[in-house]
Amino acid sequence: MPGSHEPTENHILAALGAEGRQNVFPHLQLVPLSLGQVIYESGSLLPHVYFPTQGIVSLLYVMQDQSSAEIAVVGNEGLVGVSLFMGGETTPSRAVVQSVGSAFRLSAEILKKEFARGGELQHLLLRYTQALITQMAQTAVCNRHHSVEQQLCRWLLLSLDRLSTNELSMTQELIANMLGVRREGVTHAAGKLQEAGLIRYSRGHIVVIDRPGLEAKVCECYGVVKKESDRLLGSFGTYDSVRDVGAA
Amino acid sequence: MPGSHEPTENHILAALGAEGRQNVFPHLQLVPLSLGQVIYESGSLLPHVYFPTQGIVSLLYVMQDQSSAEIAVVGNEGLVGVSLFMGGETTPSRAVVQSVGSAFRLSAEILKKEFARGGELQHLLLRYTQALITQMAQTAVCNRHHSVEQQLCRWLLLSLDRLSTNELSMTQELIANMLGVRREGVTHAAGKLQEAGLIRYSRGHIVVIDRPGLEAKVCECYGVVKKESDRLLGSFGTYDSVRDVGAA
DNA sequence: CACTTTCTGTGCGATACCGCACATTATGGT
DNA sequence: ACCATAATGTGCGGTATCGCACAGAAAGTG
Repeated sequence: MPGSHEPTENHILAALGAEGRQNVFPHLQLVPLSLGQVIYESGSLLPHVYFPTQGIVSLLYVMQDQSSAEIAVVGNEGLVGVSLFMGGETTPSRAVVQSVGSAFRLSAEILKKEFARGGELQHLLLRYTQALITQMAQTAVCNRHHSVEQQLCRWLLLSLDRLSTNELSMTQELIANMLGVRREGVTHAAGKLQEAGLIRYSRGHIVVIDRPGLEAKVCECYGVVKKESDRLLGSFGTYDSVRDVGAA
Repeated sequence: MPGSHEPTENHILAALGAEGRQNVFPHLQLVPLSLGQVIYESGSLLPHVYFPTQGIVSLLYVMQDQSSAEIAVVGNEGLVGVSLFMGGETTPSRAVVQSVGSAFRLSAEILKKEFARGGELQHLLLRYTQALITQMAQTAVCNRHHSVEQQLCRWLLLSLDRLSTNELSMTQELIANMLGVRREGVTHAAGKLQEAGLIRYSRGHIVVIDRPGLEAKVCECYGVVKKESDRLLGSFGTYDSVRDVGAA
């Protein structure tokens, strides 16, 4: 898998039919996603959208006092830059690479042209955007009601779903920034998860050794997002893994 | 104004040009929005979308244990039911009338047909959806970082922006449900605002007597949402008030 | 008017998280 | 092997919010 870098590693691109591929693929440009890279800044115009094939991008809002909160994460199931086709051109959030990888980027111009044609791609992009909306809404709920430990579980699972390993490179400090809590809070929560035998970590390295255990501990927020994503995007159909695409 | 009930009281409908109006207005149906009315339930199929002309609709997520959190509010600047044209048909949230009023509803069928034409309405709906996304994202941030008092200020201002009066009918219990906090927490925060001379309230009735005072106390979240909404929707152009539509 | 219901105020103790200060431990560079 | 740096562990007081249990006060009902 490493080194291949086919556009079809991205689920949206993979779901395109022959015509869509013909119109879009020739304009795709493979770019690396390096750790900490800022794909777009709050309020900045985006010249491209990014379809990740590997890695994770965080959408986060940074406050005036520099504290921050993650709004959503994007992996190879989606794309970065929905505001381009939604018509606003910019958003008040920042997109940062949270886990290294790569993406195919597409110029705003081509994207908008193809979107305006109203075909398959438009459909796919809008459905993905709805999944993103669900993730944001659930983040709001989770921030309100659940403990740091539960939120850490949710965050780990969301990340895991977007990686091909059960291992992530991430310091507790950075996780704290994402969750919008103190670093010590993450240390505490991670300690409990490790004690419970669900994860193992050391210095910026986390290995999930009991995923079902995490799923048992996580709040309902994870399940809602996951289920809704599968419902909205699962029917893309070009997955190599089988999924439970239950209607309703 | 009461009794008129023109479709153009809704900003999206008002922004439609001659052609759009010709296609849409004949299919609009005026319906009342009564207090507590559930417009759609989590996961339910929507036969219509609703363009409010007056009143406020809350989008909220209700958890398994029946506690809840508001995701966003919709007034005559928008519409209820974006998942219809986004392609998902349903969402995991509930839409409840929070302040009485009325709306024009449009059948899903007509909406989707008109949306698919890719014209003006599509543009308007997508831009509005982006504004909604911003509101949700900022709700997540606010839930994470700000005090109940600040959140109450935000909530009051968001509501006020969607009403023609400075007065709202709402018990503290209900506000607590929206904010996802204890009723006592709202009592406490409202007490402080009253003490500061910003509002006056009694038994399900709140009067804002010092809006600038509220704006001075609210967190940045309100401003971000307001500014972004104005930017995205302000150019609809049929407002009767002048707005600062600053680019970038 | 009496009476019920609804809404608001208040006072606990418990808990989760914060902010800070600092100790400890791994890692990487030279 | 050494050292600087980065990452994690821990303790402590402060604060916000929670959950609960009532008390009072206003509105609605008969």
